[in-house]
Amino acid sequence: MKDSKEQDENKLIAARRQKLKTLRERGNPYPNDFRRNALADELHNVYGAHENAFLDAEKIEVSVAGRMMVKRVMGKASFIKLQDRSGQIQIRLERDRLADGVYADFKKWDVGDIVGARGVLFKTNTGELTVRADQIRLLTKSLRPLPEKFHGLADQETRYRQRYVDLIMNEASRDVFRKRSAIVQYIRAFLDSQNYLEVETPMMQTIPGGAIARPFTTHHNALDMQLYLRIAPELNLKRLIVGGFDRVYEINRNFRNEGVSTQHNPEFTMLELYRAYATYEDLIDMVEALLHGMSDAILGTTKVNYQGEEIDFGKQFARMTVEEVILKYNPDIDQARLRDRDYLVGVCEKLGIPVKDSYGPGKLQIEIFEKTGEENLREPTFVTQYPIEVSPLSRRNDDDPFLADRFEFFVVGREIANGFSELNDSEDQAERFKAQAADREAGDDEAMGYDHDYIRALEYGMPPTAGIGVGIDRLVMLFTDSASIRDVLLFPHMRPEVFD
RNA sequence: GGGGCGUUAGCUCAGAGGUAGAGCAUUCGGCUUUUAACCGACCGGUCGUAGGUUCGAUCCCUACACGCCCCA
Repeated sequence: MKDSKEQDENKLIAARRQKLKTLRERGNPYPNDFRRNALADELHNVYGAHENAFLDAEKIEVSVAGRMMVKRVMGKASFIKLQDRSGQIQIRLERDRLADGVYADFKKWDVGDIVGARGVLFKTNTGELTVRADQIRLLTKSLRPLPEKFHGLADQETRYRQRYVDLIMNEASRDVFRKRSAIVQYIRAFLDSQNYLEVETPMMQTIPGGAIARPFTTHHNALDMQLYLRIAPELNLKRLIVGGFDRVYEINRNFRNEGVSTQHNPEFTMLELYRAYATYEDLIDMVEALLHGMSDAILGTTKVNYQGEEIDFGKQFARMTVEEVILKYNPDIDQARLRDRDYLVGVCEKLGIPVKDSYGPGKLQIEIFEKTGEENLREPTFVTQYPIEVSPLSRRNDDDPFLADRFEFFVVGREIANGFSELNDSEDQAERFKAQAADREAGDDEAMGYDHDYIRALEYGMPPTAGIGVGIDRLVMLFTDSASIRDVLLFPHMRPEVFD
């Protein structure tokens, strides 16, 4: 049984399939011996400013190839436009310049087909640089019609599910992913120039650690064991610090078994970086320098427009403590009782924040901070002095044992980075793992498990170290003015499509 | 998990309780400098799925699916 959709589709595709069949009868319809020697943008850049007097004299012969995006037939001559990775270039076809029968064949080609052309550059009456074709070949037959040329592909769902069509049709989308690549390249160059070693650590772990999150589970058949997809590479990277690679980073995927939203995808990309003989304050300076240079290099300005807000990555970023943020956005809170659990429980109840018995004052502070402060941190802001209670891997502050030597970095109300001086006291770390393990026993499936090997590693001695994680997807969102994380992921997570 | 909005031709979108429209694309004809080419003709749909109300539903109601947005 064919449903109507399939029949309709067949009407459009069947004609193209028939054309393909004809091509098959004449030989291999998928030749791979055409070679181009120019890209569209190169031609525009090098010859775009020249007039026909020059072009006619020079007889610049080029071979170009790409997807036919425009086809305008005017009797015995036509214009088409080929799109390659760099842009589009127009081709003029004249029946009498081409070998016998080629022009008649061309008339049957479809928008969307992959075409190679060879000819000499000239400019049309309206000044558009164009290749006058002496040879032209169909290189790949396209069986599916492209979206309409003017409006392009607008349907969000199709753009995400069939990213290839989105990329064919939408320059803005191509630009997002070029920028994403440029951002990652910039970060690598920045870190490589500071002698960081790029490493890759396991995605599959036996004990998920390094973050507070629910993991995905999987199973290794041959070893018959449960494995977790990593929620963070943190513990492995610090093992490398113990090993003597005292500046390391990894840019790779993490997996967290959480909901999907405009800010969250189950798998996302993090930069994690560790640097021995440094504190979190050194990393604050590094983040500032990185973003300053990156905005300038990627966008040509340090002033970034994000969804109508202007963010300045050029000036010194604001710095506030967690308690300062809480007090600023909750002016009626009693500063003297900010670490008083009973008082904070009362505040939470007033704010409608559900409180669990296990929450200490540090956790309650963070709940209040997240509920009332976070979204107000629009300008780039480093928030420091996080409670030790919510920082199980951070070094305790020397002067104030309530606090960890930790910061998070916020822009437009979103957490972009999280960094701290690392806890390298193996006995303290063992105690904190025990506390996490107890929470886990008590049913908190986000709490970390006790990682004996990690303790063993610390017992060999990890130099004083600072580390940071930076959410690459969120950074790319900022730099590409993207409202949803799906817009910066080539293949965002979607519910499975139904094919019937 | 809760709420709101959406789903109509390949694509972009109108539409209304009485068997559905436009533009582009497709198909055919014309046209040797087009620019969303143009001119002419034709073709194109179980209006997301399943129920219900109704003489009659694509439109109203319910559930479900998928998507988008907001909230937890």
